[in-house]
Amino acid sequence: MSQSRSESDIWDYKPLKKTKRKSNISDENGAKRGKRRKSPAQNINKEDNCAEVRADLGQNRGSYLTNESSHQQTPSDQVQASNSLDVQPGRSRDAQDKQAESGGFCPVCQMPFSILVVQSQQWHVAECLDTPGEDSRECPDGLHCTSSIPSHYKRYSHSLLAHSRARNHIVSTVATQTCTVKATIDFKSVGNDAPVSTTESSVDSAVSVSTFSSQSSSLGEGLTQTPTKTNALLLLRSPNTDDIKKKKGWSASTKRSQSQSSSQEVRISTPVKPRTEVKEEFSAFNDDDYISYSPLSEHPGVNEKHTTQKTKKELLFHDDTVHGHEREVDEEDGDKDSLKLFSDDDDELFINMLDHIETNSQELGPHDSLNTCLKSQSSLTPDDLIASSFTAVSDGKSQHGPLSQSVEKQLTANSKPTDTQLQSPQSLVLECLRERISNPAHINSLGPEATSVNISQDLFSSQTPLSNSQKTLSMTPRRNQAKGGPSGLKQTDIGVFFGLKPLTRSKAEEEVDGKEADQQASRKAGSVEANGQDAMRAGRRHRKNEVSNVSPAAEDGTAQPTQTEGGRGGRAAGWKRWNREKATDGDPEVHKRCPFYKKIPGTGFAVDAFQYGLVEGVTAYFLTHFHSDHYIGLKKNSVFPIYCNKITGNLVKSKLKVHEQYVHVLPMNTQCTVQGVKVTLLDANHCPGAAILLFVLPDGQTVLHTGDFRAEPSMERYPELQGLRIQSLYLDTTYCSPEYTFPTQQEVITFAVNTAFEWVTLNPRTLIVCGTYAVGKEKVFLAVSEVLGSKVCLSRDKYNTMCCLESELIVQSITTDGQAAQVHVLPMMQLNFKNLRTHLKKFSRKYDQLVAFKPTGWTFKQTVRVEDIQPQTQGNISIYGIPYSEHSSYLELKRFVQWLRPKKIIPTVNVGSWKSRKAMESYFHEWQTEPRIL
DNA sequence: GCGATCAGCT
DNA sequence: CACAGCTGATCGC
Repeated sequence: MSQSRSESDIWDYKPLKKTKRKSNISDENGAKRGKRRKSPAQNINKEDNCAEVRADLGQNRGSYLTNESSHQQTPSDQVQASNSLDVQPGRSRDAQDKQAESGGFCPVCQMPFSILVVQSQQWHVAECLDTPGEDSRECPDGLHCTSSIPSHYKRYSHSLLAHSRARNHIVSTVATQTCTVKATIDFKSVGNDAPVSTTESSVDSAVSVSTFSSQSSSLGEGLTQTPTKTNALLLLRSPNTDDIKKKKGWSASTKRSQSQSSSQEVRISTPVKPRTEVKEEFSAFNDDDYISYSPLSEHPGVNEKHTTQKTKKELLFHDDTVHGHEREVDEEDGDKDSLKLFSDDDDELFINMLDHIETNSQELGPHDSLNTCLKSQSSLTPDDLIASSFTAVSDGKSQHGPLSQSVEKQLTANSKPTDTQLQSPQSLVLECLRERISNPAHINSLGPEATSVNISQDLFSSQTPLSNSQKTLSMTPRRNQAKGGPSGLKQTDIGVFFGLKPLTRSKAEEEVDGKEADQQASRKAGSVEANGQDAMRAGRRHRKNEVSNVSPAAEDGTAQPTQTEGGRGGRAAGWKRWNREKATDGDPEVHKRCPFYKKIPGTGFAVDAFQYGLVEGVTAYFLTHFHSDHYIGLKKNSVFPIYCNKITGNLVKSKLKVHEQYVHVLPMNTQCTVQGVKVTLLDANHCPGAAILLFVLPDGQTVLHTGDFRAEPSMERYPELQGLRIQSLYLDTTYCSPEYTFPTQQEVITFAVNTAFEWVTLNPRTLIVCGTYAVGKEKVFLAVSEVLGSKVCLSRDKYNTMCCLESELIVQSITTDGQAAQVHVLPMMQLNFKNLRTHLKKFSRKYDQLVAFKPTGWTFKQTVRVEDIQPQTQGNISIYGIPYSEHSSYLELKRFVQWLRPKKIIPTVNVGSWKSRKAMESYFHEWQTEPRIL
């Protein structure tokens, strides 16, 4: 966005082409490996700014920075640096000092906090620390800069301003023996930490809006609120216990929900114990410590001693359609035939690899440093986080114009939020702009400067809406603009999708490479790094949770139907039908076999396994979240005993019409006992209602099933996971390959929000459209709607879905009236130019331009940085593909696993091919054995 | 007509 | 290919 329309169009700044790079702070693993380091010289501009923050961090921050940053500077360095700067001339030092001291500016990029969009202040600062930039040009306005455009502060460095402000601030800080800036930043959200990681105390101050219902009392996770409005985003995670109350964001009422099935016995869990104690407890298993796919072995400790050969063999049998656990071998046809899955060569290589793994297997080291670090941060009090954001606006040039005065007035009026004043500063600005439009007499006086006024006039003229958008968009290099409509957004070329150069390699080349990679993978099974990615690439050809490449013959030796077999369903229908089996002779229903990784050994539990009919031995069917590939098979007449949380239960009952008696709702973050097994549901950070399942078996074995999840560091603080040594981790391995790196959700949301805001500022007749699934991606459109001060228009169906999410705040911000909202939500697949043109026409009375966000969380083969995102544009319609993922990136996965130190990992995604399984195994092994610097 | 399933598509 | 679906055709009841 930043390059599609230069803010110079409005504020007369000159466009700058540069983009920023991620800093070492966020790229923890990269930093550890010494990758993607930048020279101090490259960092000079923003680095100077960052340094000011770091100078003020004090002890709380020190250890963390030492670990994460290679270019930490000491406070004395900073004092020296800032002393060498001139005092800012030509402006009221008093006013600036006041703002600096009150936390009115980002200490890194110097942006006034008053123009923060959605982000909390500490979130913004953390992001700035994350992305210090490389070679940003100094802002042309230098010490006089008062831009209120967020992207301006990304585009230009403001080191002069920073030094000037910092110097003054440091002097006053020293004088008063206080450290305001320190308190202004919650460092837990620095780096890869999600915004959901604030301290408890910060929440108390964050929840300051009186309209919060009791449900919202646990809000505020990381996103410390601006004084204007609470953030609906915070509602999008599952409920938590009082143990981590105010840390996670769902309703208190849900948290306290004690609704259980009659068979449940609910107790409050107290699983926390010192790590050292645990180590002793599990030291007996150290010999068996290995990460394995084995479906055959029970959990280490249960099936404690394997012969080496047996272990190897088990590991070979990890294809689900072939094998279950040991207890399944009887019911299936033995394991002999399953060996046919792999060629002899493959077996040999695999065994060699396992030898390698076993030899190198070792106890993962302690991660005390991280814990220590986290503890040290918990003492931060963010009382100052709710700073006087609004004062900043009035300090700049913007105060000269009537608009800004009006805004300032409103902002001042809003500085003490009331029930009815839930608008962000940005939405107030927009409101003013709209007023100006409806009253053209005011337009001439709009804006801080003459140039702005003129351009604004053009922009706001309904006579020339298209020419304006074209004008502003002409700045954009449209190398990827779609040629022929929707096809221009073909997702197979993700580079193009995100505005990068189209891949030029021919299909033939790809195929050759693929073959080579496959051969290489076969030849060098032990060479993880060399072939892992290629192997994964090949492996991901198989559909999630599917095992379709396994030939039926390999499963039990019966004849495989020919591919040309007739019947509806086409080519693959033949063997697919074969893959089913009749439950009983009289039952016409046929089902696929339930893969081993969907069953929990030692229990009667299956997870997300509804497409296999009633599975023998399974007495409780867990549903981790409400996505169709997980609930597939559930119908209104289903009689599975379903166990899930409240939100998912709501959806199952509301959307699938499953009878209430079969839906057993479990509370979040509360240990329950289901059929003798202790079960705890934890927030999976995936979609609303998504849960991680923690099972503690009667014999003490621990199993963690992540469902679909996006790992984040705050999970390392889940009380329920503290001190537990997980024996088996069922892991969402959707993006378990190093090429999958993508920005944090916050970065992407910030991008979308800033982008939407800028478009609407340029042309208030812009309709914003966001794509969604049935459940998921809510954070994007809620954030956008919040900043625009608009409701979100949804289809009736989607509206009903949202009403299942147990959030009053969400319900209040949605509507089904398209005329009443500037933000519309459409199904993801409807986001193409043809549909959007049609959609825009429906609302042509109010809107003449449409900007769409397509949060597609997948296929990020090449790293996509938010700075590089460019829209696809056709006429007055622009579509942004944004890399918003609800699955873990590779590094997030790695960090989570290295923290959790499971004894065994069972991947649940991309398990369809040997290659992908092998690649994942290699990564697991690498994670386990590499020196850990967590 | 309704629901379920599947190919094709995004 | 992957996500997480949606659409339309086809089939059984």
